[in-house]
Amino acid sequence: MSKPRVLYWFRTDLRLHDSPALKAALDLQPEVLYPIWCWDPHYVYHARVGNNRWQFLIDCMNDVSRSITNLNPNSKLFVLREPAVTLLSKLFTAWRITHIVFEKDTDAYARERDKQVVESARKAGVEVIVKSGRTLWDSDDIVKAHNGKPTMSISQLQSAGSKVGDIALPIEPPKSIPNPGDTNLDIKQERPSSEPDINEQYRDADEGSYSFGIAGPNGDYSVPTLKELGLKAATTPHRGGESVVLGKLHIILADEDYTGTFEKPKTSPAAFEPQATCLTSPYLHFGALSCRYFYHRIEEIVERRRKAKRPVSEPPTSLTGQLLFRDMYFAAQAALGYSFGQTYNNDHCRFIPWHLPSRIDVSTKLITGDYEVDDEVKQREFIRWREGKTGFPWIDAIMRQLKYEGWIHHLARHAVACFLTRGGCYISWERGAEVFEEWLIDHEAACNIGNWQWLSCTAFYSQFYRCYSPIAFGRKWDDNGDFIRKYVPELKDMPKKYIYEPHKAPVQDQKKAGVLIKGDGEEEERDGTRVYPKPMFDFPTQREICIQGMKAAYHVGLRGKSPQVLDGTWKRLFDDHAEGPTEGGLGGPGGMMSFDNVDGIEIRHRAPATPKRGVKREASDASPSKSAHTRVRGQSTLDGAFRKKKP
DNA sequence: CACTATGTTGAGTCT
DNA sequence: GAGACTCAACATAGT
Repeated sequence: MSKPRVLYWFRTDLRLHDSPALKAALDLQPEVLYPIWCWDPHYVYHARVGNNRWQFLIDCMNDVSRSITNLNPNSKLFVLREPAVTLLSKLFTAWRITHIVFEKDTDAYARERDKQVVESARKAGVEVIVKSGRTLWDSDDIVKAHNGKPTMSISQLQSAGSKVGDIALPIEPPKSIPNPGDTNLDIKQERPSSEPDINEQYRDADEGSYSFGIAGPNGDYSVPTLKELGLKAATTPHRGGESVVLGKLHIILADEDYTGTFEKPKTSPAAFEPQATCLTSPYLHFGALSCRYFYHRIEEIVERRRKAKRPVSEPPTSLTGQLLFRDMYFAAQAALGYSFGQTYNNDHCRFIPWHLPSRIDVSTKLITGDYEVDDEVKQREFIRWREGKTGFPWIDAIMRQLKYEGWIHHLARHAVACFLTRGGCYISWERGAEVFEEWLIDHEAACNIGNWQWLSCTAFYSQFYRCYSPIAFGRKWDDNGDFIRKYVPELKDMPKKYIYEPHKAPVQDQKKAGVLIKGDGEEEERDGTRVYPKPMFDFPTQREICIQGMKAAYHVGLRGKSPQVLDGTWKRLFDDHAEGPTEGGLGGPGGMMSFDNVDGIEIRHRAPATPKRGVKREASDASPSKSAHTRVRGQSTLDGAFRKKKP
């Protein structure tokens, strides 16, 4: 009997250490093994991927390719410029493949893609081997152990995990890699549609993912460069790769006090050079670091310290606790699929009438990636938040660090996420999640979505009255404002007294510091002096509006699958003057104002385009035209209900 | 059913 | 400067 001819399909498992899938491939004792990467249009065109994350991915691919070559000079990572769903069936024949092996991916999109690949393998008589390796436990096992429901708290995850069993011990990296077979290919390349290409903004030349043919510009299946892809140079200082992270980890683990007593809430979001946390998240995302390897290396140290009666930290705040949260979000996503990423049609999300709501395709019940501008003021606030020009230096420093470096501390993510949603702008968490998706080098769909739901008090968390101040929270960690001085350099000479609130500095202090505090962020310089904007709103006022809005939304108590959310009648339950696009009695699906964007769906209603801004917020002077809407509750009823249940 | 304790990561005031 | 307490208040698990 002839020996197996194996395709090892690398995806987000760009490592050789502790890879159950790679071990399974090598255990077949193949005659030939092709380590391949298929160029996926989802990543190139459809998902939001900034050039910093591209660079990090390319680093990881180059690193794993070098590691393969170190084990076998004839082999490397073969990058094929065609989507897996069209390429693989042709490859099965051309390279006489008997087995395809890959690591399980529970992301909603990846499940769809992999289902098609498995089907094409079945048709070709190719055996498929899929191994879980991305999480501590197989996320589908966790869901099963949790009765098919998403894990919504760390204790639920821990209890489900204990039912599934022990976290697998790490697997040694291979000592050798078989030869690849003949790599000549005489097949027709199918190029995917580039529509919609939402990453066009990152290119300054023609996109070259597919234009050089399957084997790339040199015909050698090389890892592409940013230049080949037409992408602008990355600005992040963080470099990817398995060997990079294993080196970093060696240093982290050598500090046993740090590793053994790590408590996430006590690490500073304002620390830079070095950062207060390990910065392992992007490596975990691309699979350059195995979470189980990381987990057991930490546990070794913690166990040793326990025996020696030295202090140790415990989940959820400890380092292993961070990995448990990651598994919690993965399992929640595994249970819910695409709907995990949106409020609409997701019963685990509370419905809150945020500004800038996502557009929804009623035929698929999915968000479209576009959104509705219910209020131009809110749109401007969103852009200013995104670009780091809110006039709140702490927020702006974080957003600029995110944009240029692609990584920000976990608590910094809290600060800006709270500010955009429930603790400042009252803008949809889905807008914020999209920006993070685009800019983070460690973007992990499950974790990003879950954390945005958490911070916006949409799911996982509900204590909306615990609100981060854009002034006090930063000051607690960094009184001198060194973090702001680095990332908002126009404020670098601002006196400490005013660094968090520069608009309060007298004009002579501003001049002395070489910066003028004025305007809305449009103007960057005047007469040779740098300009930094005034705050875009009064924070205490806006905080109060948000908390009242959250109270009202919680009291109404709708969820993403409530009939009123699905059909747009949710507006009847909200006062017209409640925060968000709440006017009228019938809106579009989800939080939308109108219902006119879906092909083939009858236009049932179009909300009045009256902007609410400028309308007095007192409920009593509602105009007669507005009171024509049928409302289940008036503001007075709601106010009564807000009082404490107990007198 | 009522009640209590707890939940990785708030802010402000007082001691 | 660290720690206790209060502010107003949500959801859930457990008793």
